[in-house]
Amino acid sequence: MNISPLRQEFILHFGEMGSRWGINRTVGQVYALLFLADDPLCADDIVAALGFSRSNVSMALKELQSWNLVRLRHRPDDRRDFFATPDDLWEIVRTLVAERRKREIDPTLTKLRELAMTQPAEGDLAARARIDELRAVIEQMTHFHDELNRLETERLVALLNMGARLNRMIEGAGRLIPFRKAKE
Amino acid sequence: MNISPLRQEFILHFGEMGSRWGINRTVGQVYALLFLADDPLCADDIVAALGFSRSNVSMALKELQSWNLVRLRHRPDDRRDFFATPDDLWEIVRTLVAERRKREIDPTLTKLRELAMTQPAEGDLAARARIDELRAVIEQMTHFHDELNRLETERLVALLNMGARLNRMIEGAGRLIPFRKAKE
DNA sequence: CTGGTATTTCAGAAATTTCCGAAATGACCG
DNA sequence: CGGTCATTTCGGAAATTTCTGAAATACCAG
Repeated sequence: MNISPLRQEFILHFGEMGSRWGINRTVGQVYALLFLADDPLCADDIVAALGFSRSNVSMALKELQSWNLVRLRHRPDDRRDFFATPDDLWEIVRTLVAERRKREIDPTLTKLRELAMTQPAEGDLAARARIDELRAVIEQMTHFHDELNRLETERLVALLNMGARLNRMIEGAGRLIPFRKAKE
Repeated sequence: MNISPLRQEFILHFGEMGSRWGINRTVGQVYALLFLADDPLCADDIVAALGFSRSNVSMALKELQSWNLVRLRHRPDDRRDFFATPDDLWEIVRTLVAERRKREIDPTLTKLRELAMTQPAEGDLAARARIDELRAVIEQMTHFHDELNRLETERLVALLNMGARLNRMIEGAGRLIPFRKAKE
């Protein structure tokens, strides 16, 4: 135990939000604790801080590792595992988006491509067209995400900061190279 | 029952993905059914098609309405409610993003702003700075999302299609108006 | 009002997820 | 080898979520 009120409130909030983010309370709280920690923590630090069982913390850490949200650290002459979150918030954002895409989008894209391979039955022509349309939209977004991922963080932030200029910029680009049609 | 294999597979997939998307199997399947349906369906059509209980379907429809993912339709001389998904996929994407932001981001942003108002204790200076940094990053992204939302769909699609030109374009804009620093 | 139909609410059953303590595993050291 | 420490696995308890059938509500037509 022994956590300041500021940290306490932050950690409890992350625990509550956990279910909306597709993780559970324990995982959310462990992540929040690590996120604010001044130094890497070991499993028992987390047990002491949050009061979960040792095994629950172990599971939570495994889950966070599967999300690539925590980094493993070691100290000399100490064989315990210590955990920390990346310092760079943009790296965290990239990871979150990438992992959510992997879990929430990619399987569906695979399925849609699979369905697009089959010969549609008589009454399925409209449904099939709708599936194809959905596949095209998702592909368009994932390709854009790939593009964004290729940008250095400085450029990414520049894009985010573009605000109202964005509109004019697209217009400008559109003049140079005509818009493609929406349905690829 | 009586659903073609194509629809069947699509619907079952949406049911399975439901839990990853923060909805349940019933809601996922009902949405998938409506998404592919050639015409609006009433609750009993859905019961007949998917075999869920009437009350479960009622709950699922209520949930989908709370997400703004379905539209209510009526037929003359028929007081039953019929449901359909919007034809425009980009409208669906906008709705999904907006609703997820409302549920997953906005409450946290509110909490972070709240925490940013308090006076940090002695040992909380670093934690407080980290919270502020997180708030700033989220605000940057939500402002960008607001900007994207303001774009007509044609422009939005043009941006998504920009591909590798994106990088050069940011560079170009950067020359005209210098990059802002990442930490606002 | 009465009867018929559409929809929602609700209590509890069923299923799933979360969580713990105990036992097992593994890694290191003398 | 044993012994110690860190971590993981596992069975089942506890909590939560999902789902159903029955009852309640709402709405309309006559």
